[in-house]
This record gives sequence, C-alpha cells and structure tokens, in this order.
Amino acid sequence: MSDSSAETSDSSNFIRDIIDADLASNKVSAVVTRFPPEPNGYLHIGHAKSICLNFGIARDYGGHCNLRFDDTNPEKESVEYVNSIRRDVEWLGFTWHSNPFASDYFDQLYAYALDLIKQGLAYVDSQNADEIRANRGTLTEPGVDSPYRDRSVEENIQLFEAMRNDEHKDGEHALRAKIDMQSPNINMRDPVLYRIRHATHHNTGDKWCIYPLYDFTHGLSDAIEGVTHSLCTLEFEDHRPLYDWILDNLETPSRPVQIEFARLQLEYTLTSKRKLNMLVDEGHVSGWDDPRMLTISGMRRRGFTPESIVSFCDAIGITKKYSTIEMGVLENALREDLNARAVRRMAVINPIKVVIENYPEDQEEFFSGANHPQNPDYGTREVPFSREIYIERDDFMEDAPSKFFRLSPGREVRLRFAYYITCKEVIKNEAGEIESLICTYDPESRGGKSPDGRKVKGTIHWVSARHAVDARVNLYDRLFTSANPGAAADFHQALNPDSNIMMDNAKFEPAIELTNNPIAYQFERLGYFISDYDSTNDNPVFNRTMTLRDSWAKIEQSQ
RNA sequence: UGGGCCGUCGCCAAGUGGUAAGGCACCAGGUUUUGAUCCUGGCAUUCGUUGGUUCGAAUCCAGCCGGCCCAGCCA
Repeated sequence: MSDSSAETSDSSNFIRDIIDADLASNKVSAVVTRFPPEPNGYLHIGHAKSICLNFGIARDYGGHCNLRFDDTNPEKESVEYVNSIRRDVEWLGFTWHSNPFASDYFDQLYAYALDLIKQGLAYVDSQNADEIRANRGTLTEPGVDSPYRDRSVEENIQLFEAMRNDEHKDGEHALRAKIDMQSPNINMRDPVLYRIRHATHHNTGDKWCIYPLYDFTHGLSDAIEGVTHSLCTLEFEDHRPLYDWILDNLETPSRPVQIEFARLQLEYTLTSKRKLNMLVDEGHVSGWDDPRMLTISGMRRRGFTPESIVSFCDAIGITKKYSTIEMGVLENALREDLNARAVRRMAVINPIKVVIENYPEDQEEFFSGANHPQNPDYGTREVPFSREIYIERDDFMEDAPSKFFRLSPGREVRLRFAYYITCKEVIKNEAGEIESLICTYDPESRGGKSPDGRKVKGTIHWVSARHAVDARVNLYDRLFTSANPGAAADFHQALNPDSNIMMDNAKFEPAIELTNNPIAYQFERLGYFISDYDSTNDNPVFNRTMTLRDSWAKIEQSQ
C-alpha cells in the first residue's frame, strides 16, 4: 500500500493517466489495446515505440493487446510482410492476445456500411476521383455537395450492392459518409468509406472487389475487438472526429476511444517507408535487414538485443510533443544491455605482427581469461600465447604523444592476461609502411604483474598468430552524415560513404563460436560483435554492433 | 479569424496552484590488467513571451511569438 504511489512514477505518461482515470471512474473495467500495422513493409524502430506502448500498457494493467493487420489496401500488402511483422513482434518479446486481420471483418464492415446507408448517413457517389477532389474545397474554402448526395436510400442500397457484386469498374462509384461538406475539418467533408478495387487480397483472395478505407475500418475493428484505448500517432488527431462519428452512428459491441501520441523521430535515421524502400531498391543497403537499417530485422542482424530496444523505448517516453531523439540515447541503451551480457573475447581487426624475440620459438602457453569482468558466473577460457602475436595497428605509434598509453618504440605495455612487452624495433617495407614490430617480454611479468611493482599504464589486446582464426569483420556506422536526412531535399546527399567498412584480415582468438551464434561478444577494447547470418566456419563474418565508449578518441580529437 | 495540436536544461522527460524528479549528453574527480564498466560530485532562482488572477503560478486566464499536421477512392 505504501509503495503504490511510487510504482507509477517512473513510467507515467499522459496515456496512463487517462487509463488510470477511466479505471477509477469505472468507464472501463479492463484495458485492451492493439498494435495495428499495415502489412506493406517491414517494422522499424518507430514501430517498436508503438509496440512497447501498446503491449506494455496491456501487460502493466493486466489487460491484453492484439496484433491486428490493418489490411484494407490489397495492392500494397503481402504475406511476406505479415510474416516479418509477426516475427519482429515476437522477437521483441511480446505475445499478442489475438492476431486478426481487419479483412476478417469485411462481412461485418459491409453490414455496418449498409446500416449507415439505411440511416441516410452514407451515399454512393458517382463522381470520379478528380471531381471529388475538386469539390472537396481547400484548407480555407468549404467544399460543395456532390450532385449524387441526395440519392434515395433504395438507390444507394442497390448501387452499393452492385458495387459489391462486381457490376462496376474501379473508380466508377464510391461510398461516402454524408457529414458536412462545409466542415473546417477536411476529414469530415463526406469522406470516402468504400472504393471499388479489382485486386486480389492476400487474405480474402478475390472474394471482394470493394474495399473499406482506413477511417471506416479502424474504429469499427477496435469496437469489434473490444479495444478500450486505441493509441495512434499525432497525424490522426484530425481523424478523431470521424472515428467518433462512425462509432456514434452505429451500434457496436464496444466503444473505444482514440488517443494520439508523437511518433518517434531519431537523429541520423529515416523512418519513412517510401524512403526506406528507395534505400533497398537503389542498392544503398543490402536489403531490409541490412545491419545499418533501423528496421527491427536490420537491428536484429546488427546485434541489437530486444531488451535494449525495449529499454530505449522506456527511456524516450510518450508525449504529444514533436521531438527528435539523439542517437546517443539508443547507443546508451544498447551498450548498457550488451555490457551486462556480452562474453568477453580478444580479436584484432586491423593486425600488425609482433615478434617477441626473447620468447622461445617452439613454446606456447595458455592464460586464463575471465569471460566477464564483473560476473564470475560467466567463467573463464584459456587464451593461447606464443612468440608471434598480432596487435591492433591503432595500438602502436612511432612518434607517440605522452598521453598515448599504448605501444611505441622504447615503451612498455601490458598484453592483457599475459606479459609486459617493450618495443625494440620497427620493421618497415620498401614503401615505408610498418610491417612488424620486434619486442621483448619480461618473463617475470607473467599474468600481467611484475615482482618489482613497476607501473605499466597501458594494457592492449592481442591474438597469438599461430592460434589465430582468420575472419572478416563488418564495421558499421550510421547510414547518414546529417542529423535529419529526411528533411533534406535529397537524402542521397546525406548518405555516409563509410557506413560499412569491411575488414578482411581480422584475427580472432580460438574460443569464439563462428556460426549460428546469436550471442553477443565483446571484443575487448573494440566493441560489441555478433556473427552475421552469412558466417560459416570456413568464412567467418562478424558484424560490429556498437563500439565501446572511447575517451581516448575524444582526447585525440581535441588535440 | 480554415481546422487540429504542441512549446520545462544541448536532447528527451516528470510535474496537474505550495516554491523545478530522472535519463542521455557534457564537465571534474576516484577505482580498474578493457583509455570499457563501476563510483562520487557538478550541470534550469527558472518553465516560448507579455500581462492578469492569487499570500503563492511551469501549473489558472488573456494576448502575442514560434513549430508541427490536414486538401489519397493511402494508412
């Protein structure tokens, strides 16, 4: 009882306030929500916000949430999208109460339309689309009534049935609500309810040649399912009067309310379906699941965990305010989750060979390395060591500033888990490029500590050359260089040419599962990585999910 | 005078008439065999603006300023 007030404070938002009030006043006794995507594309991070909202509310209030496909426009929809959407919602960790199609309700919807006609609240308009548009008026001028607006109920019924019975061509007639052509709200100027469309539907096949529109379908579908709170994005605010008009004029099993919230806008990303499509079709990305895409399938391939996405959605909140979230928020949610769960390993992505000249040629030994520095439950693994190792090219500098704590001529560093080494000589090729380094090690420093207690500031990662596994690593960066690519006249200008850098010569320590491995690794000091779908034991391919925070890079840049 | 909606720290966001939570980012320290993680501290006398009501206003009222959405037989 004493904690009850504290519980809501951390995840409260204006929608939950409304629900609390509705529950308190007994306006509703249980909470039912729905996530209603049209199956005409892949789900993206913006949908995740809506999914977390709808399913999260249902869960927290002990109600339920339906996954309903809003499939009233057959030409754009397909089972491919239906399947991908189901998979993505499940992957995010949510379970729907039921999974209907709006098209399952076509018979009921048709009956509702007939009801409206009989009440004199709908009519068949025989103007074509251009005429309807011309007579709708503009934002500042009222529309004018259709010449067909006053057809008799009998004639309307007959015409509507004829539309349904395939007696007319596409566009010849449309069913319209009879509301008010003078309304300042354009959505109320006799909106079209049904259109003739001779198209095969992914769910209903060729059963129908007329299809209801969103505004007619949505509220009725909500009412049929017993949805109590129908949550949608801000651009539907102007549709709410129509949503209400339809439900107020028809007898439905329940009476839902529509509440609008701001859609997600994320820096450096595009969420417009049309532009996402262009990215795929024009080959700027490899597909809908390209790891650079902020689609759910792309993020999955990139190595995001569902938990990190849910945590991100919790962090950004729900309001009616137009806002743009900084990438750092998403990155933080990802790192926070991955840091807690990722298995630590060593890998060298851009190798340079180091020969430890005083280490015996035919010797090898193993060091025990913790799989997670803060979590002993993760156990340890054995890391092999030998005379020749690889280190990261960035961990060596010929003329290093004093702040550079890594390897440079004459300086000593610690090899993680292993020994202290000192750089004695730099071997270059004819072009003057560094080919390898000659170092010595201190046998007394085994395990990374020396008996004399001398301080070694830098610790670097390494992989034994003899034991290394060759692999390819994809380095990913944001797809766009501009924070708001969608605002640009042409988003192509903002494409980041370096959004995918392939590193073909990476070296992994042996204790890494190369394939069919959905678990996250942290390659120490480099970032979080995951095996790609294409990875095989013969040709391992890993994707960099996210870098680690890098305060050295900041220092370096500021100098 | 077309209609609808929004404006709290660099970015999000609590706050619902009693004297500005939290997260991200940033800055300064500490721990550390990942320049990671972790820990500590700092970071809005002020809530778009002006005026009003009130003992008291981010919260109520009015005006003004700024931004977003709507003219598909798309959703």
